[in-house]
Amino acid sequence: MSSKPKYYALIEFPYPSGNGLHVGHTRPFTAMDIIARKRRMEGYDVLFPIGWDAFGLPTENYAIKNRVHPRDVTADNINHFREQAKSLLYSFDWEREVNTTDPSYYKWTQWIFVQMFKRGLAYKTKMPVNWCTGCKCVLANEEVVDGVCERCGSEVVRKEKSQWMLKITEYAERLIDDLDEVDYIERVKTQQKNWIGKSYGAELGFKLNVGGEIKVYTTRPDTLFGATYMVVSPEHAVLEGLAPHIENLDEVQAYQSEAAKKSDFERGELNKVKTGVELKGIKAVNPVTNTEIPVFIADYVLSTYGTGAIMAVPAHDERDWEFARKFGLPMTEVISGGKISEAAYTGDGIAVNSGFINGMRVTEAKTKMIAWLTENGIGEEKVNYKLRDWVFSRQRYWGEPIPIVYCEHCGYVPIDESDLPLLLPEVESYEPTDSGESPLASITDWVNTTCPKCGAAAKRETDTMPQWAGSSWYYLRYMSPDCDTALVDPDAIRYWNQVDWYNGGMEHTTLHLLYSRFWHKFLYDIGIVPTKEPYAKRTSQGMILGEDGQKMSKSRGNVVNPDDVIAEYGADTLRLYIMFIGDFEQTANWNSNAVKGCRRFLDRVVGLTNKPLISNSVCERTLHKTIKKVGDDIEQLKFNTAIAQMMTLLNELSDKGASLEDLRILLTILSPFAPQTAQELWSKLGLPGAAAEQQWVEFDPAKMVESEKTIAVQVGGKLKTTITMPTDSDDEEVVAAAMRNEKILKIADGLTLVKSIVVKNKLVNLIMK
RNA sequence: GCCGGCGUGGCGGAAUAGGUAGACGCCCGGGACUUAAAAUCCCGUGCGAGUCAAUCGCGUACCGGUUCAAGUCCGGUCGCCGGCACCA
Repeated sequence: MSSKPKYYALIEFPYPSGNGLHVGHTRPFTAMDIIARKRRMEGYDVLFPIGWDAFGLPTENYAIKNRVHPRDVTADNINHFREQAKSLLYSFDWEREVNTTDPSYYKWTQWIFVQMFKRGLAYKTKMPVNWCTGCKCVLANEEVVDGVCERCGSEVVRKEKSQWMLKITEYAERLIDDLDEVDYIERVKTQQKNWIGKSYGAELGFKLNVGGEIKVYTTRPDTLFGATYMVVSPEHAVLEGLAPHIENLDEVQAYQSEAAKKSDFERGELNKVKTGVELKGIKAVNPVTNTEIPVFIADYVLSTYGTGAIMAVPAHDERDWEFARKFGLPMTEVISGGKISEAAYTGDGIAVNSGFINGMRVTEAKTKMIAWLTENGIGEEKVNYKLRDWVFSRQRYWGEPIPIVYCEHCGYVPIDESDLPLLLPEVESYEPTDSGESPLASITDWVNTTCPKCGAAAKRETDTMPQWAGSSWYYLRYMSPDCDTALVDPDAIRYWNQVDWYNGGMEHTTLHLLYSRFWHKFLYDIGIVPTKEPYAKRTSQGMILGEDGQKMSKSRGNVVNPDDVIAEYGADTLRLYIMFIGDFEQTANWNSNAVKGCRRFLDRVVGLTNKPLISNSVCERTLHKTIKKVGDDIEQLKFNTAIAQMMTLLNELSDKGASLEDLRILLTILSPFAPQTAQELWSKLGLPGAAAEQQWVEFDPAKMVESEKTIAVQVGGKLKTTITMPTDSDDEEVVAAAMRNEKILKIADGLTLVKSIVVKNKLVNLIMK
């Protein structure tokens, strides 16, 4: 370990697809490469690694189609990616490469899973899951976008399956709270908070006329007096027990089976039209009004949120209002301020028709009601989250085998840690099955094993882990990629501590980023890592679209291949252009014409070194301004303006002449952006050492001082002319000089100066009457 | 519907804390070099008037406000992008 201060800069390791690196990758990669290079020049020991997130479906599908082993496809793709990354001159720590499909790597992915299992954070349960009809595989909630698979776009349907789950919900609170400790861009923080979806309210029970009760969760306990009916979700467990009392059981069961066929998305689709069936013969008692209210089943109530049942307050909830209207149910206004005959009123107001909370505002009424429910043993305060546990099993081949066996006597038993890694077995066919079983299930001599606990015959888990498993902890592996006694060497983690700066795509905010924060917190809890959070800082780049403003895709024919750009213009030009293309955080369209401008800039820098040098710099002011601006802008990801400033400097040097020192400095600050050109010219000029190994240059504020300033002269706030004044002239002098100006004299003719405002070294505004 | 972000020339985009709008680049027009073209270099380039000079209007989505001064702040409207969405 070095005695220098450390700096850990991280990019999201790529998935080595068959298409190779695309220009989309070059934006975040180049940005972090510039930062890593600058940090090295600033004297840091920099960790800037790359690896391969190599498990996953596209590779497997390609392997199936072409009858090759995914392992071989992966190796080929990685070789291609590596060559491309090298041709882009990225200064990665190539000796630290990691590969999630390497058994020495996934050994530790499995090890983490075993630790989670041992602590009750991994469990298997039968539940309705998202089944992708294209991938023939279960998806996590986070992977379903608009009702289709985020990866392949196929329809996602609901299927009852027994799945391994990770209790990310147990970390929901900390995943929100600890965002306060990290420097993430705001939109990432809000998106994560929204996804976790914390809400405050109460859970309370409604007694039933047939005995027993139904629990509900509400964020509006203040409206309890207005609860005129109840709704339970069609899948609710309570329905089974109630069945004998339900008079219209046929109708209810028909509704249940109809609802079961719909996916969550389809249910949402029919947003406007509420459906449902009353449970005839069942009545619930509103605990504050003591009146009997009807109970319905309806699919607008989700089984997976809260208790799967609600108290309906039609006067103050839009969905309940619609439902009540359709079914002719009574509404009671309990919060004043709206017109409940026209719409549900969800705003603030004063409690009315509400007994002991009458006259209170919403906030106070909530508190009072929760206190009352608690005193009377009816309910209690409750926090709820939208976040659900992470569906962790996948029914595919190309993933980490889940290291669990099932024993008739002992249940689920993890594989002994000394037996890890549990290797992915060779298999005849990787083809996914419609039955929903992993291809591993067909290898009977692999499936049949013995229980690690009791030695009896047992069966292996045949599902594999999702792609998000290996990527949830890879940043730790880089610290000691060859360590075989721990997932990360204790000395290495003590030195590297955590990632200082992590840049990646917004599309990973609720997937990879959330998952890896969860795993990291778990590793913190079991004493593996010293920090609560994996990444101290997180930034995000905008997307690169095609020339036509559309997302790049083969079918649109608007894909830009970085290899072609490098062949035509060189790697430095590509690096420069992708940074100059626009605001780093905004979406940008590729423009092949504009690439030329960056090449021209580099050519002109070369041209400058061919001209005779002058002995003393005549551009020191711009030079130092540039040093400052480039340094500051890199830190703020404003690469476009940093490059613009270097162009300005070049223009001035071309005009007025450059000294060797001017060129030395220009090449030094240019070298993180365009390392090849910078180094070539560095050598050509006979400068000592390597450009990339220079100290980052400091600007000298004294050299930035101007002796004269151009002062804008306004009359009544409108610019009329400019005057030149010595720097830091007194306000009176500036006004006097402005009034002496020929043009101003003309305007001032017949008027008197009533007021003047001077902004030092910048502007004077004369108010005349 | 809710939560973020954004709206500036022909185009990509600049404008630290309100203070000379349009930096830098692209495209385009003119010129030099060349037999010619490409490349390169020089000049011009927000829009509209103007004896094409001086100069004068108008301009940062739209309407209004605060201010000596608004792209920037405030209120409202419209439009675009991203995320979430029957989450009780």
